[in-house]
Amino acid sequence: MRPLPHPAVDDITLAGILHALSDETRVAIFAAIAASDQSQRCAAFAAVCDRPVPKSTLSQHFKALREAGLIRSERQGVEMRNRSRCAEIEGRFPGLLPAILKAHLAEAGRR
Amino acid sequence: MRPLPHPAVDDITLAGILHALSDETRVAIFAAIAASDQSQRCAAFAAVCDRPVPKSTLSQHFKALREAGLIRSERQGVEMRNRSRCAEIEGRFPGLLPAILKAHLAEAGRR
DNA sequence: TTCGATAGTTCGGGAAACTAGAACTATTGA
DNA sequence: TCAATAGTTCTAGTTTCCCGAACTATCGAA
Repeated sequence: MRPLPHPAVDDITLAGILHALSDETRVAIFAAIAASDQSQRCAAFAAVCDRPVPKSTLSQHFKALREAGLIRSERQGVEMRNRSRCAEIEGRFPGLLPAILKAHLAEAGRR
Repeated sequence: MRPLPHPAVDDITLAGILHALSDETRVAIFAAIAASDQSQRCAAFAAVCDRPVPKSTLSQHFKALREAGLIRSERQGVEMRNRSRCAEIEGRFPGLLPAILKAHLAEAGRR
């Protein structure tokens, strides 16, 4: 399997980021990945956000996050390891992701 | 005409905000409204973002911004005056809108 | 090697959302 | 009452989204 396509930092757009994170499930997944030091496998998020997410849908969500430039995925054996690209994006849109993640936590905390 | 529906501050969601601003045209409109002290009429934005936007589409964009809680619209005579709800949202999601607007400016500045 | 199990991806179709022209409504001024 | 202005709603064509089913890739036995 050829390496998955990831946009260069300069090709990451604000609209792309906001669209990718405008979905409850995806922002929850991204927040979990961003909060972790280690990379995470996709299947670890099958039960985020109350209801269980079918794995085809989950795969699409990861694809959306990847194409928006929010995460970097690479196959490692039988599974896929994902980690956030927060540091890279911070250089391009300083303060953006921290603000969104903070808002997500604030909202999650109210529920 | 009955007053347009606006969500209460507590009903504004992060997903709603990100979705509304994940569109080039809408974020440009919102940035202009947020940057202005006075309220703005809808038709003032018919030519944002290179290509001209049909007025039915423009109306839908304003509806999207309104329902997300980002702007407050009220009829004033024959036209509709729109102003941002940044201050209200700042209380709910501190730093979120400033970060998005800053990113928008940064991106617009590169083009 | 071949088989089985695990982890994701791709395909296909029904549902929901977006775009924009045409028709409609509300308000004001002549 | 009429015309003009400013938005909204209707509608159809297009696109996107969701998720079950089928497919692909990798590893670890037997």
